[in-house]
Amino acid sequence: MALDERRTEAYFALMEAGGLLQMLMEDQLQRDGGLSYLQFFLLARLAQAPDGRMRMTDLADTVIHSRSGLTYQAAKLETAGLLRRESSPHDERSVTAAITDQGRELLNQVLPGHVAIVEQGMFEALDDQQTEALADALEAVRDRLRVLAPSSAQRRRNRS
Amino acid sequence: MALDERRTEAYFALMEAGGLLQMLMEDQLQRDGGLSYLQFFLLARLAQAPDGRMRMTDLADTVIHSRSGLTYQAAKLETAGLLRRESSPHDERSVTAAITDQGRELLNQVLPGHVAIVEQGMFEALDDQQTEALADALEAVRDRLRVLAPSSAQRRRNRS
DNA sequence: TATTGTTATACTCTATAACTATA
DNA sequence: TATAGTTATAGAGTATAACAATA
Repeated sequence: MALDERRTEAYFALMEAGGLLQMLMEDQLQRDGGLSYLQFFLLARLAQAPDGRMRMTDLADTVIHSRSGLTYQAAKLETAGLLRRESSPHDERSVTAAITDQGRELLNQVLPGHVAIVEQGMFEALDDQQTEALADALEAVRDRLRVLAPSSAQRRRNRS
Repeated sequence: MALDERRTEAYFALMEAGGLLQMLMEDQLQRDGGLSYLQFFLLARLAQAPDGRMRMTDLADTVIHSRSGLTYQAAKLETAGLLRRESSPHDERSVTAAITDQGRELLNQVLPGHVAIVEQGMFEALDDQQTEALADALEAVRDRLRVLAPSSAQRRRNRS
């Protein structure tokens, strides 16, 4: 088979697998914690950040959303008590989002079901060697895409 | 590193890569043809089906959307002249969606830019061996997920 | 002047349930 | 009774542009 064809297949397999996984997760997260996938991802991203906090703009970049979209979601999560927004001491323009204890609790509550789907859906079909190869390749692709994707600030500038 | 950790990394890399790729594609498709990613995917799926036609329900399953959502998108694509809906001769309940010549034209117009992003974003970072390994693993994962994901008919039944 | 975050607004999309028609 | 597709409706989420405040 031509390599071109193999690449096309890999591309469509990536997109379909990502979409299917997200659909399954959307159900699971709603059931186990009343979260959308985006909200889960935001909390998970904060939880793994140093001290559980990140600047709003940096958070917007990792999630690939407009700033206004992030403001909307952050407001919902703040109302639910899952994160707090604090003004930064160094730069008074910026706002820092911090995950709360309650946010971490909900994350822990939701995580076992999440991991179960990952195990059943992704890795039951792969042996250890394939898992390593998949992880290596996907990380390389992700890193490459991060470079290509414009930041939220760039996207804003491009409009004017 | 523990395998568990490696799996978690692979999972998040998959989701982030898929999201980034979709964002880049959304821009490209809008620019080159005024299509959303979903609309592109629907047309592409039809184009590769035998005779360029599929039953609505089957189409809904491949794109993982509710039937009403597909009706909405199909109506838009039909208005734009990119697909046609015809009643099936065998089963008069079902409707067959068929891509039009104009739809195929638009697909061809949009495809070069699409392929360019796939090449630059995904495969520039991988050698041939990695590409094969990635395709193998992703296809195995996708096939496994297809089994786990409920069909549109199942989802409808689950509600009642 | 540029950047950060918010807000107002308008729009797209999605899902649910109810409905029609056919099997 | 079950399935296929549509429709009405209502809600969630998104992006754009305009805004205020700080750098």
